[in-house]
Amino acid sequence: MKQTKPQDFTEEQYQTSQVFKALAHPARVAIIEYLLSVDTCICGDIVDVLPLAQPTVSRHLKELKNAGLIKGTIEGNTICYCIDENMIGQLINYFENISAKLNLKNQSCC
Amino acid sequence: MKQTKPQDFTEEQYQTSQVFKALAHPARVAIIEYLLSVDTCICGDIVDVLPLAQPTVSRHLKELKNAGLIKGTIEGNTICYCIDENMIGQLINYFENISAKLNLKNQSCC
DNA sequence: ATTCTTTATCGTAATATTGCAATATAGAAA
DNA sequence: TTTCTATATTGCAATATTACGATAAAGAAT
Repeated sequence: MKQTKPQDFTEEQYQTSQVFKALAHPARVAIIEYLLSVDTCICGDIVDVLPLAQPTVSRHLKELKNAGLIKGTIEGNTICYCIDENMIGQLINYFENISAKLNLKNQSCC
Repeated sequence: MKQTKPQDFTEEQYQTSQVFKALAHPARVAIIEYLLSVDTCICGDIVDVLPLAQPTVSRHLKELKNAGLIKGTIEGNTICYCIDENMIGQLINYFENISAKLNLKNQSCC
C-alpha cells in the first residue's frame, strides 16, 4: 500500500482525522459513554464493564488519551480517567463551523 | 484476531463509531472541507484537488456516503456530492449532550 | 454506432488495527 | 522485604483498511 503521507494533507487535517480515529471503535465510544455515566472514573471499573480483556482496554484508553479525548490522573494505585472537556468543546466548534458555513452556502445543488 | 462482535456493544455505539470512522482519515476530512469550500460540488473536482488516484477518491466518497455524511445526486454525467446537514446536526447534538452531562457532573476528580 | 468523459468496482499488495496471553511495572498492604 | 492489586507493554496472529492499476459501466458528444 502506498501510504498516505502526512504531508499529502495539512497538518490540521491529519490531526483532525486522528481525533475521529480515536472514536472510530465501539469500545472507545463505550468507554466515553461510561466515563460520562459515572462521577468517579477508575480504570478498573471500565475493564469490568467492557467485554474485553484488560490489556485491550488499556490500549483503547491509551488511544483516547493520545487523541486528547480523556485525561488520566494517577491516584495512588489506580488511575482516574476523565473526559477532557476542552476537546469536546473543540469538536463542538468544528461541527458548528461546518454547520455555519453550510448555511451561508448557495443551496441550489443537492 | 477475535473480532469485536457488534453484539458486544449497543447498536447505537456501533453506529456512532461508524460515523467517526468515516472521518478517521485525512483524505476524508479533506473531502469534507473541500465540499464546504465550494458552492457546486462535482466529484471530478475532488479528484483534481486530492493527491490520490481516482479509484481511491471514489472509495473515500463511498465511505462518507455510507456513513451519511455526504449525499450524492446523479447529475447527467457527473455526480454532485454535498455534505448532509442533518448528520452534522446530529454530531453537534452528540457532543453538546456530552458537554451538558459533563457540566452536571461532580467535578471533584481529575 | 462510436468515442469520450466520469465514476464505480475488482484484484491485489502493503500497512494498520485489534485482540489476547504473557509479562513488566509500580504503588499499597502485609 | 514480600505479596497483592492495578495498569501498561510486548509479542504475536487475525482482520481491516488503504492504495493503485486495470477494467467496467453509463450517459454525453460526435
